[in-house]
Amino acid sequence: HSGYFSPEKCVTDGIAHPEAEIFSMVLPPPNVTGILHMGHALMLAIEDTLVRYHRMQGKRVLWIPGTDSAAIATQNRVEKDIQKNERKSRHDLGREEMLKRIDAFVEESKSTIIHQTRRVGSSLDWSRYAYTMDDTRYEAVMEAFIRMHTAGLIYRSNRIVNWDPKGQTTISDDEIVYEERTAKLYTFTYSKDFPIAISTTRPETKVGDTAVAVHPDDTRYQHLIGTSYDVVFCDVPLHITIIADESVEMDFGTGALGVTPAHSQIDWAIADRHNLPRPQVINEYAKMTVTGRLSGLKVSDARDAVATWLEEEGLLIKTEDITQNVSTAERTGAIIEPLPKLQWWVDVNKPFVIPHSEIVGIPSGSTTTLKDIMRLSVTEGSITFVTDRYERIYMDWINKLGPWCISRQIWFGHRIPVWYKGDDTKVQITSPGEGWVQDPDVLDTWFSSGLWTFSTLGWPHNKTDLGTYHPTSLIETGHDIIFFWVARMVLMSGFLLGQVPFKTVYMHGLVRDGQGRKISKSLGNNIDPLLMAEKYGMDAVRVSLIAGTAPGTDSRISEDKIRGYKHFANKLWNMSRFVLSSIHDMPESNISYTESDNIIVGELSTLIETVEKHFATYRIDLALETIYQFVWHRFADEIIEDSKSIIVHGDTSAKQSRQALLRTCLFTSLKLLHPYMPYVTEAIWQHIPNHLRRNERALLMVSAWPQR
RNA sequence: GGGCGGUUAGCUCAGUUGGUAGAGCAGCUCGUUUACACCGAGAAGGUCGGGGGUUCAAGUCCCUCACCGCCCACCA
Repeated sequence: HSGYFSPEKCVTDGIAHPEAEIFSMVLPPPNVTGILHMGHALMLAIEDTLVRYHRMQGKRVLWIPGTDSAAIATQNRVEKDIQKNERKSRHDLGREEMLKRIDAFVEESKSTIIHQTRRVGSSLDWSRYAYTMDDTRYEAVMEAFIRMHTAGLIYRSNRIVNWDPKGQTTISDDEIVYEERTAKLYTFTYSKDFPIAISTTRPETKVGDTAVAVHPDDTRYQHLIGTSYDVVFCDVPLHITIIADESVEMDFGTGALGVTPAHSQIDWAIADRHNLPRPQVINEYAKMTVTGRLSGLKVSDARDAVATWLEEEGLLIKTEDITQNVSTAERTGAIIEPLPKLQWWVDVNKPFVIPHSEIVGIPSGSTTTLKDIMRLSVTEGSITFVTDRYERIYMDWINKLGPWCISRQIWFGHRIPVWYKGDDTKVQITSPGEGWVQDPDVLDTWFSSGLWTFSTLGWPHNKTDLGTYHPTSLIETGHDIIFFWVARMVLMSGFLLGQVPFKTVYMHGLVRDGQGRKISKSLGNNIDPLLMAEKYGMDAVRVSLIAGTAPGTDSRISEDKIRGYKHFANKLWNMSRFVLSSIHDMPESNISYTESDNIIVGELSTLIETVEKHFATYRIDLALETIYQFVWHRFADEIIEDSKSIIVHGDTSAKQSRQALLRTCLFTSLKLLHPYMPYVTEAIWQHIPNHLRRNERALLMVSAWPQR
């Protein structure tokens, strides 16, 4: 192992100049518990190609590897295993034991993904390997939380969560299964003299209503907007105000919406806009908490009870059957109950003074907001997107951005460093003492991921690497995590360092199967990159992923395509063998080219220039196509073919010129292809006898990029 | 419902500021005592999704329609 994946080693050995330009990048950390799929392979192929290109350019290149704890996914996985094998829930095990089990699982499975990542040929600096939950990253996360809290940007407030009454837990959107069911839509009024009828599939929640919302343009209800009514609904006294809100559909039902702030996400949002009270009427066990006839009933029983009551009172106007999507919990099958719960938030709109900033448009010492950091980093040009389209998507999202909920009701993750004792609250890492209880929640996994570009460089303690390699040159990642990850990195880096996390954003698309379908377990259309590598070689896999794949667009992979590029690797091997045998007796001294050979040297020059131009715009697919075209159809089909007679029948000067040309063409081809096909090109390079290799370096990987 | 992509050769995709349509793969014909059959030579194949507009000139710019796909919000 050469150690040249480390930029310091390259400097020590004279491969990179100590003052050489930096090219730095972090690997989007794959899930510790995952196995390598084509999406990873694409990411690694693109990134490794870029990294190798820049390394050969003589830059100081750093590419940092790591793995991600993927909190929810990992905890889920382990919980499912335990449920299956031991028939126990996490509550049966308890927090401490559960975390031990998860850590053990992570420890066992992480070597798989690490090993597989290396296998792709990734020239990552493994001496800097990081895990989102290791000690250094833990310190970074705690530091970040405390600093943001101190700056007043983190606060605690209620939010409607997806509550699973059976599992007694909050669940993420990913764990929701939508089931289509028929439901009854009831249309009724709250009382005899209430002026507007409303429709709902959940009449039991109406005891929590505080308003009726109509569309501001709805002529039927214009005159009622702003009025309010006191009614007694199913023994519960309600105060209902008629409000106007744009979100109401005039055409649905009666065009009027009964607003239940505490038990519906949209209604919560309406309550936000209109400052409505938000009484909770359903508890964690999905039972009614009101007094009167509904007291203590399960929601399903309460629904029937309300329907009966409406009928008895003569308030029910009609019932109809509709189909609707019911949210159920993936694991327990229970119907999700939306409930308000205290959560931690990051306020993206609150002004604060940024002490130090290198971001264009945000001077040090100025007052700014996190949203402005995210916005100006891009609009003022500190960050460039390779594909314009993603810049627009990013900006649209930023402009509509609300507070970021950072607490998660799971156990695996960075636990929130907040302690409670009675009404007292303290924000610190360790327990303040006897009787203090830590917040049970953990942080959103993207909170720690947001720190990734600098937590991997040793922040907040070791600042040496930080000064050298941050901001990183490039982030290359899937377009599906532009909001989750890319935007959060900009936020975190901007707030904590006053820097952008990266200068350029390259987003790749989804890898689909040969028919353009998403790769999924249920379709069984997975193409295993490592299996393909065994059959056709890793270079063929890498090239088939990059060829014909423009940045940001989805691509297709098929075994046929991979096989095709195996042919190319084979062709390259054969060409090299032939060229080396044709030039074994060439003179050591420099010779002068014949006129016709000199023209070909010029072609090479143009080729190199074209490749560099494409790399500069991240069109590595086009660069590859150009090289492929030259190597196969110009170099092999024409130049080598013509050489056969020149070397046998030509005069000495023609022969020697041609031999020198073949050597140059071969070396250039190998160098240009090395970033894409590191295995074959390096293997061929090792077959070149020393007298032919002359003053070139022993490893192609660190050889100098060809001169134009 | 809101937004964004895509539609170019049989298949997968390029096509930079408008200037005579490109590549790979597949297919077809021919060739090869050979660096490589995981090969070579050659030919064929497209009214650039439909319609309209701007222009001397449109795959490219504008409008419109159709179909496919993705993202966000989801229907009380």
